[in-house]
Amino acid sequence: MTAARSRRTSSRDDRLERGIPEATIARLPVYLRALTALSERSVTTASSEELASAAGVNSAKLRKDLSYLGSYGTRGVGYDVDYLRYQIAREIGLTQDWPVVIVGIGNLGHALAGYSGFVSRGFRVVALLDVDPARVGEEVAGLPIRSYDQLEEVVAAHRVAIGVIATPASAAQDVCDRLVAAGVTSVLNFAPSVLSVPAGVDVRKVDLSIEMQILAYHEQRKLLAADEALAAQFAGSNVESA
Amino acid sequence: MTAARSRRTSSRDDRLERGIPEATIARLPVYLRALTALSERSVTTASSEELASAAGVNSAKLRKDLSYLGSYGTRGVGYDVDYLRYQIAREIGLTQDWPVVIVGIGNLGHALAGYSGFVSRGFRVVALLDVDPARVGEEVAGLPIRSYDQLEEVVAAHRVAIGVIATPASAAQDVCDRLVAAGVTSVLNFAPSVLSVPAGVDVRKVDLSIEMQILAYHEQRKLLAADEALAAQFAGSNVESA
DNA sequence: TCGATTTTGTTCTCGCGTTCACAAACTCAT
DNA sequence: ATGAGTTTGTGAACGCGAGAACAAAATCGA
Repeated sequence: MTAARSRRTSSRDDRLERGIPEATIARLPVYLRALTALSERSVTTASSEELASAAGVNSAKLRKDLSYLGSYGTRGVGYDVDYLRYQIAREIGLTQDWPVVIVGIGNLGHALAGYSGFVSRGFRVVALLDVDPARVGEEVAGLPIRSYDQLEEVVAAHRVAIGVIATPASAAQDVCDRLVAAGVTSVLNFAPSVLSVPAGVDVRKVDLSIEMQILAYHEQRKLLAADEALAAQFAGSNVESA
Repeated sequence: MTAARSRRTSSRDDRLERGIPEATIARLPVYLRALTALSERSVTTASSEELASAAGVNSAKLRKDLSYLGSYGTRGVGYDVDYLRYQIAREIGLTQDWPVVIVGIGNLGHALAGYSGFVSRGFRVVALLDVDPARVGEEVAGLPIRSYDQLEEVVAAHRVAIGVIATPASAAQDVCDRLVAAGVTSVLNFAPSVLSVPAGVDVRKVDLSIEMQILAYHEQRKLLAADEALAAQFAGSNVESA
């Protein structure tokens, strides 16, 4: 049996064991979204070219990414939209239900609690926690805000593996420590701070202002380039500047 | 003069002309934040090691990143916190004021409008726009919600270069087109859709649910690994499984 | 059945980014 | 002034990911 498997050049099992490149993982959700959109438009089959353009990447990259999951396409035809969609969802783990807690129900926490993109992808917000006693009891997106003290209780009761931190930076590390101690092994951090966690715990950071700053940099370069073009124009009609 | 410059191995000018690697640009805001934190704790000097740990990267990478900006450290000593902070801010373009419009004032737009991380970094929200007539006039974070129809007017009046899209996916491309037509050259897109823009316009995307999905993938792998470990235990006390 | 056509899956090459390792440059104590 | 100790800035090696290009596999018409 092992011999029969090893005779083939590269089985799906081989790839899964080796693990899928991070860069590919990061794009799978994008493909998933594109496939969902196609499915909603009753498209049953799509070529790598069509899919790639819907996802905003080039087709070679898309094919390579999909090849890490296995051989789900048909040469000469393309990919079955619903089938591929299911396979990607399964690969990412979206075919199961992920209970999630959100800590820090300020403006951002509020927005996250009501974000439809979570629910529609197998994420289930099981609790909203906040330190502010004045807010406890208030209902947000159909869920009551509960006390920060109940963190351990909630995590244990729902077997929460993923925690979302939407507190100010000053509280983030404390919240993170408590989440991890309670059993959370993945943290999505919206607070602008660097979290330190023990090995085996994943942290991903989303920083709203960093992206903006990156845009500012490029914007500044555009202004600079425009200035230089203008300066060159003047220099041309003059002696070379000292 | 040109000869004198070319004699030196690599001047700051050379690097700026070549441009700074994207990966480095993306980290500069993180360094900036770390420096600000240090400055607030009245730390005047920091080594690459200290800075790196505060920023959550390794020190070699940090030194190389900073070297793209110029030679702002002192060997044997480290970096002057405030000086370096200013240099990075200037490099990114945060020493100037960037007017910004936010389109789509739902939960997320609301959170963005009130996000302190923008204001404190030279971004100034000059207008909030929404299509819903019922919401127009409502005040959010000290600014009135204005009609979507006023988009062109607002962009022109404030010379807005950066637009933020926080609408549902279905509206995003339309909003983007209008922003670009009105003169915006950088777009920060929070809607889960792929935007197409003419050359010269920068788009960055922030997708709240993608990060969550990446966590789910890793979380699933952890479960899988645990299962396998368990299975191996059983297999050991038994005949090798078929 | 066979050839033409389409489209996938994969190999190969190239470039970018990360990391190591060290020389250069600075401080400080003596 | 000099040597010991630090810490930066950078050259070089390495590994990963992107993209081009092609072989393999499927469909379809004759």
